Amino acid sequence: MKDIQNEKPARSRNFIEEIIEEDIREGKNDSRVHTRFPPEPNGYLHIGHAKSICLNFGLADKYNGLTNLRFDDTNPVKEDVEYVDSIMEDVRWLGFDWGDRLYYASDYFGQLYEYAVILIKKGKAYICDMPAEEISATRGTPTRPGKESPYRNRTVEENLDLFGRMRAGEFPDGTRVLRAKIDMSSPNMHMRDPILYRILHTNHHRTGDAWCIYPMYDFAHGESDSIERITHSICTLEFEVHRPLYDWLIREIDIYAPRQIEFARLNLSYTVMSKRKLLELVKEKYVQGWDDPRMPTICGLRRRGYTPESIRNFADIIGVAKRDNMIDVSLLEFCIREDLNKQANRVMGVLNPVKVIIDNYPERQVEEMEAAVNPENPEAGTRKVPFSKELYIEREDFMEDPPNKFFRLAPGREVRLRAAYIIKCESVEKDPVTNEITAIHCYYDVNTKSGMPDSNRKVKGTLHWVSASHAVEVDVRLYDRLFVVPDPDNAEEGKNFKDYLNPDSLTEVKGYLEPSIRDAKIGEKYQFERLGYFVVDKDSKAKSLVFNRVVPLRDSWARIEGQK
RNA sequence: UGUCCGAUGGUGUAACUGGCAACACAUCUGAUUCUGGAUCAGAAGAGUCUAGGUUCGACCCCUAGUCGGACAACCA
Repeated sequence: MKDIQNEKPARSRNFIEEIIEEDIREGKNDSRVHTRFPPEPNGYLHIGHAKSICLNFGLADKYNGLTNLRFDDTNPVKEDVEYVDSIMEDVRWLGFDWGDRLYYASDYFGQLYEYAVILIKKGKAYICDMPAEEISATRGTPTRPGKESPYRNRTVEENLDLFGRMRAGEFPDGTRVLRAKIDMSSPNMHMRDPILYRILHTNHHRTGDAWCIYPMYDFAHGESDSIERITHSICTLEFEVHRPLYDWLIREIDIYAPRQIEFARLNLSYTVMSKRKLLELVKEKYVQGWDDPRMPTICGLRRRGYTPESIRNFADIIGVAKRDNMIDVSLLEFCIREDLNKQANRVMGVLNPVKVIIDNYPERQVEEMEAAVNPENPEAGTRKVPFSKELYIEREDFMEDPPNKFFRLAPGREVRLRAAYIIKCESVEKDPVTNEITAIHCYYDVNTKSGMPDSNRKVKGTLHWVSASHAVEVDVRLYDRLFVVPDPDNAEEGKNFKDYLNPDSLTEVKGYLEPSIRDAKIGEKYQFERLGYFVVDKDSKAKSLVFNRVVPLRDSWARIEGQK
């Protein structure tokens, strides 16, 4: 039988998939696909890492392969278990499983040491006694060749002896390094006798004080991939120039060679993505922590109310290529709206209330109105919303002197109250001093209750509302983009990214919600009808709920308004 | 004045590997709607960085430029 789904063209392959498929076709590595996600545990993961995670795990999944999680923990002075834990939590939360393949570069310190010895014995590596500044100074520049170290031609015996004594802890930090002996005049800076090992008398989060010399990333990374028999080492563009070094190392040590493929990292508008800058925002308290809902970190997005599905879908949509890119946040927002529109239960709540009094509604009467929990998902059923004489509606939903495009409440005009009656505005009460509207008087049409025949009457606007005496007061945090410019990394002369922070990225207000919200649990997402999607924040207490706005609904009225 | 990489609508990614450019987001119209949401239908928007060349035919191959990015931590 023909597979009907094949009728519709499959999503075209990205360049990495093409490479992998070619390798499979040619039977490389017995057509095996094995990738890895190799974070350094020195910070929290962000949406850029999510792209890489989805890519690596996604590729393995697509080609029936495997993906390892490996911590590149070769620099104990910067790394910490706090980060290890958060990284694992985030990868898992995103929906990926590394099975029993959790590794650490530090697992390989013994093996790596042996590899170094091999290089020394082959005369391909030597101990250099120059201080850091001198090594740097003799490295040359991209356009000018470097100078050879005076220690470059030590004998194999001497190098072996010195390396052993480095390891034994005989020398203080910074006094000696192991360097590869390649070519000080190579046009590729990374080939100018790169440092392989340095002395660091620092406790390592896993190996404790077993080592006082640690391999450099360039030495550890490719070899770790080799040890794990990774078939395709997917990494970002900046490592492209390192590849010749990795190839050299692998060839000289004579071990299994993975294939490295570089792709362009993700850039998102109106935010920053570098760990250093993110750390700065946290340390200098511009945000409240790594999981501040304004942060592009995975934990920040999670707290903001993003779902793993929406992020995975985002990673899929943006694609993979080699050219530098800047993705518009509106695409991320599209992804979460699309997901939450289908998932989130609806609830009515007013954030900027103004009182509505239904003059012809019986004084003490309360009706339980029936409303769909989620119109996009009939199976979710209905909920009861209490209706009474005094209500709150959104202050912006009323205008005394409206333009004709305004479909909401105004003197003499009719609107529908969602899931309730059609009401007509009769008069307005104002504060004599401030002239602010304090109450709107309306009449309701008894025959227009939802479901009744007369309720089919056409009215232009439908408003959300909440019964004043039944409203549950909650705290609401309205988030906006963290920066006011699309590309804060690209600061003009004399400024830095922090000069572009959005002072209004967080606004805290009270919200008045329908009573059904009382059962809300931390992490649950709701659509506040006509307002946006909100998630219950972990700061919530039993009697005081705190909501984070994930993203507002698309608002074409605001767009019309904005055009003026 | 080095090496490596890249260049397709506003943004991102495609184009069956040479047959006159598609999809998504954003934008705009209209329909529909008890969310100015969602949904549905449609429109506009690039002739593929430039100049040569190969070819019946080039986004795709070649040459030379232009522009952009990465690389000079004992960071990863």
